[in-house]
Amino acid sequence: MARGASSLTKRDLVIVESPAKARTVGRFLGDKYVVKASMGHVRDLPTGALGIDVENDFAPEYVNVKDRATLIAEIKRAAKQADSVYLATDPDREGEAISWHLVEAADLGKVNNLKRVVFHEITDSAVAEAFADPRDIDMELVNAQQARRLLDRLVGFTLSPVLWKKVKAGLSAGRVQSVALRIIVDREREIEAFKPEEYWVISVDLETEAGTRTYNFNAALSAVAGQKGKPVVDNETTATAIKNDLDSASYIVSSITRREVRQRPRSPFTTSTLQQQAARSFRFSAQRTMRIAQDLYEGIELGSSDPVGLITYMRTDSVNLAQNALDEAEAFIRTAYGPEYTSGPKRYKTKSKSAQEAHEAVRPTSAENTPEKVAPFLSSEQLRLYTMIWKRTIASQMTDAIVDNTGVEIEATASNGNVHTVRATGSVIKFDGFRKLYTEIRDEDAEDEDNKQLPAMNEGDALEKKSVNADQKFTQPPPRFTEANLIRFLEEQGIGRPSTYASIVGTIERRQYVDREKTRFKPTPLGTGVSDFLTQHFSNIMDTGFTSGMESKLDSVAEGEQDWVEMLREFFGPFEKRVEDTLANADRVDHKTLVQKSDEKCEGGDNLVIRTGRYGKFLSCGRFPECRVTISTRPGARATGEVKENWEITWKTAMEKCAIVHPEAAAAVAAEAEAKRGARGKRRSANGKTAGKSKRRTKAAAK
DNA sequence: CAGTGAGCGAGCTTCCGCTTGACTT
Repeated sequence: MARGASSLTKRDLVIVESPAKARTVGRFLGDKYVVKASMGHVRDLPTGALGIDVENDFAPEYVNVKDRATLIAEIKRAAKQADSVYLATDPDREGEAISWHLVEAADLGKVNNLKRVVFHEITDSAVAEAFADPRDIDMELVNAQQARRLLDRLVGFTLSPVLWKKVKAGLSAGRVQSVALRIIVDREREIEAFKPEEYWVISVDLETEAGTRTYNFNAALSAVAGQKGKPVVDNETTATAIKNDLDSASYIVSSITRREVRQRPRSPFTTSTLQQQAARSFRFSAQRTMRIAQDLYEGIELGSSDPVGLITYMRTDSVNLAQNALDEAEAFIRTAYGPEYTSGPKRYKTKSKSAQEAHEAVRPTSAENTPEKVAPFLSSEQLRLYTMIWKRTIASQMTDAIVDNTGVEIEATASNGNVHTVRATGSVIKFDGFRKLYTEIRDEDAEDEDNKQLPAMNEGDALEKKSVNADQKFTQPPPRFTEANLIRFLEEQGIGRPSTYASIVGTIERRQYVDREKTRFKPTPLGTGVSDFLTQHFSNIMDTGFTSGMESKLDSVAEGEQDWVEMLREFFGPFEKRVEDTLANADRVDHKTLVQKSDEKCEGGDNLVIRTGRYGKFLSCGRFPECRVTISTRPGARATGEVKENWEITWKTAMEKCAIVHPEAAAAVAAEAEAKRGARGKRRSANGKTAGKSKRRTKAAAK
């Protein structure tokens, strides 16, 4: 290797956040630079304690992140051998803070030429420009990050213990997870309160002749005689009357309207839209999508070459594309599809206000790496995700599709003189534009307007009725959230970040606040209890606007308009009071309301409840400890039909312990409890302290 | 080892956001 060379010539040190980025940037800069990756934050608050001296202006106690000790030492050493050190971490709040922590942790303050450089895209020119224009660390931006970090710690480490005391030990609360939970609980309430309403969908199948052929098409009821506006048909009597009218009616085309509509391509992917679309198209979890994207980002060996990063960074909130990517896409479209499919670069704007836009959109690193070309080197899941990213990126630069929408109003004059209106719509794609390459599955809740063509008709044409359809329907409650829907909602509210979307769900599932029914979230009784408790006592934190309020304050801190310690003080003073008040006055949440009932009943007539122990879920009687029935089959598994052969026997044996039906079982239970109490009492009086220890030992041995 | 387990004796638990490996089961 170039060992001799590096010890002779001094090499400047550059620090970025990710190793893959370090490789690329290293290639651009050449061998006069050594590029290292910080691998995210290197210092943070301690894990086992608050680490904030609230009384002393919220002074934080930072410690080096475990597993980063050798890295920090390496950076220290490399800095000593360098003339200049460039801090090239991401151009956002967290990136600025990482740079500052690096200085503190690796003693970089002593370095003569310490420079902060930022670039928003990893291209040769962007990196060169950044290095030509270095600056100092922006302490106001760092302070905004510290305020964010400390506020999250204060909220999490103060609220969680309130839950331990008032609800159940080991629970957690936080600025992000608790709002996510509340959204799911609120939706469940909406569903429970929903009252379905009846409505009728009425349409007519019509026929017309054009030339030698006959054409059939469908027209929906659009106006009812004597009603204004959209038709309201909410009962069978009205529906039947209209159906009878339409059955006897004659049909004349009264007007035809044509409208040209442009369909715009969708913007390039951000983390959140990528996760949503991968969920819709492939049913990938957010976590799976991110794992695959990480592989594509880090690099794939294409044939005999060195690994090539196929996509840009996958944790981003930006829809922006680098200039060279725009140029390359335009050139590619021109040759592959023809000049009429491009009309110059299309730029998109982020909708979310909290976006920090430190990176580009998720895009292929080269338009030339078509899915066909890279297919032999990718696994099937990699290829699916890559193809979607490639197509959506290229399509985002293609021309709009032009669609001709036709609406035909048809007067239906019934034999009794009633005149209703039915309407047929059709759309014809005149120019496909981006649709030549990419159309995607829409939201499952939205109706899809497919490409229906209507036959040629003229005003005054008489049409023949084939049949009339009247279908009774009921309005549906809003659907439960899927993972993708939840992520979209959180992003819209500015809650959570690209690097955390996939794990938010994991947190509230791990705490057993929510369950999944198929792929949708349903709150557990525990989750509902926690959400209700927090909403009652800490309504400000449980509000979806809490984070956006925090963000605008952080912006003022970053602009130097507000002192970060002052900001924390303003928040924490009233919050702490609220906590003290709640601890002193709030009732403890009744444990009975927190258990999940199953569909099964105990022999004594009480509901069997689902509990979770060290070994997973099990059923037990709701009247524990009085009744000691337990069954170790999972209720979920049983519901899907995966019943053990000997279920009947298992069930019977279990029920013999029912104290309500079997008095001898009750007696045995009582005797056992008495024996235990005696033993425990004896041990306790002999040596109070070892009792607890021995219990822990058995717990460890059981594992 | 058989067939548990279930937060009231003590001490533990907990946050959000940034980023990848890996003592071996």
